[in-house]
Amino acid sequence: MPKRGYHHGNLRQALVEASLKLIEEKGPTGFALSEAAKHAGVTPAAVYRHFAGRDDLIAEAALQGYQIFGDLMEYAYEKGQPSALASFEATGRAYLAFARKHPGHYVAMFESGISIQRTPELHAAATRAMGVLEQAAADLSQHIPPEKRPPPQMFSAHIWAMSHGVVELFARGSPGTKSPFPPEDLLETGIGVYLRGLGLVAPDG
Amino acid sequence: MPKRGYHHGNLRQALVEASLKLIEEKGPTGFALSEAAKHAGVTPAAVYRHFAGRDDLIAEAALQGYQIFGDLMEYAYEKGQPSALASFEATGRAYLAFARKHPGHYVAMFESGISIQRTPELHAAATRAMGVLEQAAADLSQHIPPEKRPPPQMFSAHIWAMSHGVVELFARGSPGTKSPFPPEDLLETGIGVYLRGLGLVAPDG
DNA sequence: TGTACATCAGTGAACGCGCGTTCACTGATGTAC
DNA sequence: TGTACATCAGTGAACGCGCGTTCACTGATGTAC
Repeated sequence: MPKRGYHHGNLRQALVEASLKLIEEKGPTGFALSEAAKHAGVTPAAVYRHFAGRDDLIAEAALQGYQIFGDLMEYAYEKGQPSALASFEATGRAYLAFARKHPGHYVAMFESGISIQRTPELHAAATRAMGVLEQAAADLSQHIPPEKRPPPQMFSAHIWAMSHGVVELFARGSPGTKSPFPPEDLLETGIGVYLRGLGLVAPDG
Repeated sequence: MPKRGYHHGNLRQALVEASLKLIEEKGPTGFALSEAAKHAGVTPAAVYRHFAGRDDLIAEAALQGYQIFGDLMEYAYEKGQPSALASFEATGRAYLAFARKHPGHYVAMFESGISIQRTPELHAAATRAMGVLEQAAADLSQHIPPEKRPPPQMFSAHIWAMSHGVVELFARGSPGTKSPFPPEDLLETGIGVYLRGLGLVAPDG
């Protein structure tokens, strides 16, 4: 940690990382710019050399989150290829894995109230990430007879909703909400049942 | 509105209602006790005649939410009887309907960080409400052959997760997240697909 | 019906706190000569 | 290799703000006689 000296060296990224940790611990609104500065070993005013303000700092954390998330989703998608089903399942799993591994990013992205329209860069990163899930859904919908095929955005929305719900309700220290099942199992079986409902996996238990 | 005079008349409930409105507008952390007091036409200090403090006020809002929610769920359940399927679907729909009709309560309950264990009263109200969904799931699981029957808590958790996800992502002013489908449709079809996956509704599109 | 008094809901001023943000500054670094 | 200087990252003190909470108080209400 080359943090000594008057100049920090890599303060910008150090601030983002301190923020992520704080956002993870205290939620998006419990997060304070001053505290992030303190964690980085620096005066609050120093933050303004690198960010326009508090919101800008959160937005950067969210942006980095969407980038990591997009990479993970793409990786999962490709790993499942050429099977549309395997790709789809893998992206669903990647969603939860991301939320667990990068809780600070997750909160900055989905609970901080930061608008995705804030910057073109943020918008692009978010669109790319969600696009992978939609692509996986579109691939998969090819295997459903056209006349009973629901719009692919619809079931990507379903999977997204279920994943998000599992994360929010069962994978984090939510208001006393405990489930007797690990979130991973919950999501895995939930998606399984759902895909069976679409006629995409074998109908046996 | 009999709000004139030195004494308010029904300040306690007026404060809860002002809080609900503010929580709905500004989120659980944007909410300020002082502002709720102002909306009720009263000094911040007056709040302490009725509540122990800020958190206590939020907890009361959440409690009333769980009570309304529980009533709605019970009503939906009973309305669907004697069909286990109709009851189950109705409770799922009631979840979304509640979130839309009582956004302040919803946020106080699920996003404020208030612990359900805070008071026995709150715990009881929450348990009753969620118990209806679990009951509906248990009824429904009777119709699945025992050897391939998943635990009822599991699919009540699935439905809860999907409902919650739909609400959070598509039914409220979330970060630029718009879906081309109304949340009601999204949830309705999502649950439909899911139930088909359990072999509980006819497998045609 | 009228007066004295207890109750207690709401007042208003004050507090300490942490926040985001600003500003003129200082001192470390790297470059030009 | 050594000196002068421009750059600019970080300082530290200060600001105004709104917050939750406290306190001694005041004045409306309802009850006892």
